[in-house]
Amino acid sequence: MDLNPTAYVILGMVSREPRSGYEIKALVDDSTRFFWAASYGQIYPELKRLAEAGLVEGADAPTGGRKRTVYAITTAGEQALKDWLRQPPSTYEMREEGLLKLFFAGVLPREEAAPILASMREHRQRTVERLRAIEPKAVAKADGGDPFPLMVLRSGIEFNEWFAEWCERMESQLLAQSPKKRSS
Amino acid sequence: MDLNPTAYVILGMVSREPRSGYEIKALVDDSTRFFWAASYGQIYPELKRLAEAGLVEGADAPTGGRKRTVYAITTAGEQALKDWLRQPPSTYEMREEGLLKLFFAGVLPREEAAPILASMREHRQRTVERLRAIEPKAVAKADGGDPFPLMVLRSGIEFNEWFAEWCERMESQLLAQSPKKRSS
DNA sequence: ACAGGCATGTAAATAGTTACATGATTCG
DNA sequence: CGAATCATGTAACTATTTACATGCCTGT
Repeated sequence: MDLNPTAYVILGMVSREPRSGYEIKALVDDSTRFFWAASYGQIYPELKRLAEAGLVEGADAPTGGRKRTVYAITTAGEQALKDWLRQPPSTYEMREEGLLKLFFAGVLPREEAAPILASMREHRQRTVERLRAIEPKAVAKADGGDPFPLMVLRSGIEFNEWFAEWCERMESQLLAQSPKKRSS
Repeated sequence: MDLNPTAYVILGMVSREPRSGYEIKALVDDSTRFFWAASYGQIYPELKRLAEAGLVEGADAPTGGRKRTVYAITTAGEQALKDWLRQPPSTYEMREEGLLKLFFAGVLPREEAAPILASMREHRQRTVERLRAIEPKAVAKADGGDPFPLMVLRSGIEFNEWFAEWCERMESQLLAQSPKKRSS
């Protein structure tokens, strides 16, 4: 029973209470998205596979007259989720186009390197703001007993703050070395 | 002319001097790998496509009797690389299985959450060591004129140090809340 | 002679995104 | 009534990894 990592996101998301594919997507989008995304194209087929494997169970749960299926985790599913949680994590990936551009910035004239860092910094600052906007909801949920989503959210905030600060530091370093306009 | 991001890694890697696919892979593996990886399965086909598009040019450069093709960037390729460097970066991805596990750690008994953080911390500490081992080479190259690869390498070191420290902090926080063994 | 590194490539599988199609319901 | 949101799904595409195949060269 080899599950892909996205399957575990789904198992985790239905582990507290039954959810529809649509709800799972929405949950992912305002929580794990920052370190583990999932699209409809993955969620719906995966829910079917998990149901076939007996790890989740679907049940009709229409909202008014609107058709809707919610999936609940089964005992086997819970076991699979726990087994996975007990394994040391093995996927650590980062794709940062900004760092890639910075890596090659030597091919540009000197004064064009700082703007790369500026874009990166702005992006990180915007991310911090978005995460902070989510924080109150996470605090409320943490008071309800589960502190981990909030802990993870705060790691995101701290990370993005650290990164923004790093960009700023490198920016000033570059600007100190070569002033905006070299007098000719 | 729409290039995928991996194409730019290749363009960047051949922008200083002509390189073979094998060399590009080796370079990526000890530099950009940490934020932008590439496998042979991408590099060789992509080199062909770039050659067809006129952005690089292949030339036979056997080592002794061993067949070998090195690719040099063309004027058009250099232009494409610079144009790309001038666009604000748009890909920012992270896949951290550890954070995902931590996010769902509430389904485990309390005492099983800290080990997740411990694995994460150890991984980050190992990464710091690997990056530090590369640092002297990068310093030497930076003295040769291009400071950016070193700057990027150091961002990796700092990031991993920050992350390891964060894990440590959260670990003690958890252990303070619930001592290893609750006396019964 | 053999191991390890140099060198090039492909096939198959896996992952993941994007865009599209469809249709109901709710709210202003 | 129209827009937004709820809801489910698929097809096509893009990206990426892994494993395999092949073979030469160098150093021990």
